[in-house]
Amino acid sequence: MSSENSETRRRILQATTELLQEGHGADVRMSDIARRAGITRQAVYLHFANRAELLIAMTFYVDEIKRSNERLAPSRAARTGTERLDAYVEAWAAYIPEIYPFAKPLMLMGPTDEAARCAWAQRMQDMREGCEAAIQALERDRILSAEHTVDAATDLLWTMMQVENWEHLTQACGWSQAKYVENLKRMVRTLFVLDGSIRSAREA
Amino acid sequence: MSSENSETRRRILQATTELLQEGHGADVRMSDIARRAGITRQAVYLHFANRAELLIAMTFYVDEIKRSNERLAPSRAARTGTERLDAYVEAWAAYIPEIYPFAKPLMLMGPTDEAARCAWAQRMQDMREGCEAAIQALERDRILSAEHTVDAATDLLWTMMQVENWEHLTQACGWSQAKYVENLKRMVRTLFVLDGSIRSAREA
DNA sequence: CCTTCAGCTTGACATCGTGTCAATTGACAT
DNA sequence: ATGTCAATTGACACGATGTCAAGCTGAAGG
Repeated sequence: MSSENSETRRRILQATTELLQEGHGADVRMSDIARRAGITRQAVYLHFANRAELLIAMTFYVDEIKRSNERLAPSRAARTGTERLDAYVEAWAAYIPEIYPFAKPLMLMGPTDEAARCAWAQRMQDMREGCEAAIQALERDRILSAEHTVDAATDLLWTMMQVENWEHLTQACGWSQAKYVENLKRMVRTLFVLDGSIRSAREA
Repeated sequence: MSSENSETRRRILQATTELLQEGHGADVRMSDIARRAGITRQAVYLHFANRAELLIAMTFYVDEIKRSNERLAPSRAARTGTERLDAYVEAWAAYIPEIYPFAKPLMLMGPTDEAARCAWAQRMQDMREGCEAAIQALERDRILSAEHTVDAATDLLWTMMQVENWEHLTQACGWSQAKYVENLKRMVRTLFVLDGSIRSAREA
């Protein structure tokens, strides 16, 4: 349970990411991780209390590697509301496929594990703040569609950007990432930007 | 494994629906069901090969009770494309909360059980046909938004109507069923009906 | 009255993955 | 030498699913 940056702890996290990266989604067992890390299954529990805690720690490990913080920066720099909305949608949409292999196991644990559920919910809540900021930028520019309050628009945008929808479109519907991004951006504009359809038509 | 309509088989299915109705979502074990049905856990396996098969059979049992077939009928009777779209969205949206307690366990089994995954996917595929019919009705009336092909619009509508989105809006966002329906209808119009925003504004 | 048979019970057992524990080893530091 | 720390070994508990063999019971049919 040593919370320090022990070498072994790092090896465990690395092993976990590797296995997930290789596509062994939900069927990554503690024993698999241990074997890959070159230690005993039991030894993993010397560093992580349980599977959920390990997966949560792993997501933070991935955050570092993927420089997650820096990804949403461009959207904060945007001048106009429309630009900000676009940039945010684009940044998040590009981020999903990268983190998906690592996020999925955590999502799958949600129903059975409270800690996992909370950890994922927290991340989604953070993402919601980005949605809210984008919607507020529209409101400030007086171009938020009259049909929605800031709160409702934020919830809708937040919902549309859920990983499950990306999953559904790219897997069940067979869409390419490009098609996903393009359509999501257009939808979001049409829905939330005043005269969004006209604007996007003009620019096209 | 008697596939006939034995009395016991019926009692098992009834017991399952009761337990799910009472809110014991994922933690409905085979032993719980057996106890409620007044038989042994092992006896359940005389009627259903495994948990997945039982849950799948249960959904059909619920279909009968809820008269699922009849629910989408009104939308087929609609004259105009817009009416049809509206009616379909409304019918499905009203249906979700009713079946949710029964559908959820099946959805949860998906990741681990192939049969469960297929059963649920099949139901969603059926639902997609309704989406496609509604979009085609718009196309026939020449009021399908120019921004989408029939296929893309169908996929998007299908995605928006997924149970996961209802779940997110009513649970994570705390929306009422009424708010969900209202917003979904408006979004769908805005996105897919030519000048949908103008039309909805006029009617409001 | 006796047999047969289906449907259920009883009790035991296998499997799989998670999580726990006690005793031990090996290395390194004081 | 002694202590400490990380890891190993081997064993075990649990919870849930699924399986199996043997026994019970009641109703139908000779």
